[in-house]
Amino acid sequence: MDEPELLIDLLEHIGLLLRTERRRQSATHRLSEVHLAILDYLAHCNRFSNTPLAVSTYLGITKGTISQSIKLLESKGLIKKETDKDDRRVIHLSLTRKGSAITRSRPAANWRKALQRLDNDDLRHATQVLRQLLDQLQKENGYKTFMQCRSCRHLLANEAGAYRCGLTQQPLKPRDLGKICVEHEPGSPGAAESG
Amino acid sequence: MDEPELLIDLLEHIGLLLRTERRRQSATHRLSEVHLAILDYLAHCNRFSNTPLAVSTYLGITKGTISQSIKLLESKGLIKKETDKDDRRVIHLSLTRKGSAITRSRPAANWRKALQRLDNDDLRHATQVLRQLLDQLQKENGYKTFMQCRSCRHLLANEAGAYRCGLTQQPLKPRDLGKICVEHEPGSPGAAESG
DNA sequence: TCTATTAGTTTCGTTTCGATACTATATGAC
DNA sequence: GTCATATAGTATCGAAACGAAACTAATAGA
Repeated sequence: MDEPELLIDLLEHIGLLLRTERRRQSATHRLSEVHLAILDYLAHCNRFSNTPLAVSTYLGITKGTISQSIKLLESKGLIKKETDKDDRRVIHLSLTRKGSAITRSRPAANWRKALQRLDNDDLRHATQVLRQLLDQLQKENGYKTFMQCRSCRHLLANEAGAYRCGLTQQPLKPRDLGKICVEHEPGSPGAAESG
Repeated sequence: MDEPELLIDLLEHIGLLLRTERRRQSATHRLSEVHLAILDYLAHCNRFSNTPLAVSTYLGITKGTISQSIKLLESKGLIKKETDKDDRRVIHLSLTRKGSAITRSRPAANWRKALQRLDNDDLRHATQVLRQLLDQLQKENGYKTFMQCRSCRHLLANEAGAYRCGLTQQPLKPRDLGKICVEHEPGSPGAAESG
């Protein structure tokens, strides 16, 4: 078996384990695995990416289904909706305190422990390679990369060191750079490097 | 955001893309995503691991559900069942020619292409790191590693260069070493290295 | 103003899923 | 041997998740 296929097998398997782990955790909150996935996503995404459409793109399920899940999560008081001020078709989702509490315990402690056992340089390198893989998949397939603003070609910094998004022209705080964005495109022109 | 969490995000996202890609392909065969996942698994696993229980463990869904899926796949002529000769409770599943034809087109061409664009040493290194991650997850969580016999501590070789599994005492052909096994445990004592 | 597009919702029927109870075989104690 | 227990797999049932398609509402562009 060749190396690329081996890597895909590993990615597939680890992906399944992540789902299994999430399923286990979701049971304790009386949620489905997908619902927990939505909460996790909302905890990581920036303010351009917290819409039902972005969620459905990220998770790969249809917007009709997502709409149902969101209704349920809202009824449980885990997320709240807010209409966009500029485009009144758009809805922004955010975690309530209660929803935020659930995501704070993730990723699971045992996964963190397993990662701590690995060499730091190895982790960094593997992360870098997967990032490249995602870039290539974006080029080949048009998949959205959903990565951090930090590595996005739209990220701009002025001479005062303030950041903004070249696409939306919105200002970005330093902490925004670590959030994932539905508009992310690989390559970082004049901006900060990861790390 | 720290490096480990970043890696988990990437693994999560790539796992989702793999599912999305599989879902797209499954539609063309009028199958569900899970059914295609079962076929893929059967194409990769060895003869100790082609049971309904192993499938359900690998995919993380209950055996009752798997039982139904298997019944459906059998009725479509994609897999066939065979009762184990030594333990008549156990059933072995295998792909029919028709089922095998479906898995042969996977992983998808565009994924292969994306991987080819990456540096070979990088791929090898990343593969190695993910393998270690899986080992650690096994230690921490008891997750099954489901890796190739090649890297299993149960693998034995005699002086004639013939392989066998120290757990089942069954002989293993060279091509068996590249198959994934439900009994896999990390660490390779006296046996061949990967590559 | 008219048309096309986009974000999100609703509805409906299908499929999938987990839980539970079940059968059949195997194992181990005695 | 016999009986209890464990294990592999199946059957059944109700809940839910899902995709498809039709729909509403807001926007964009001609």
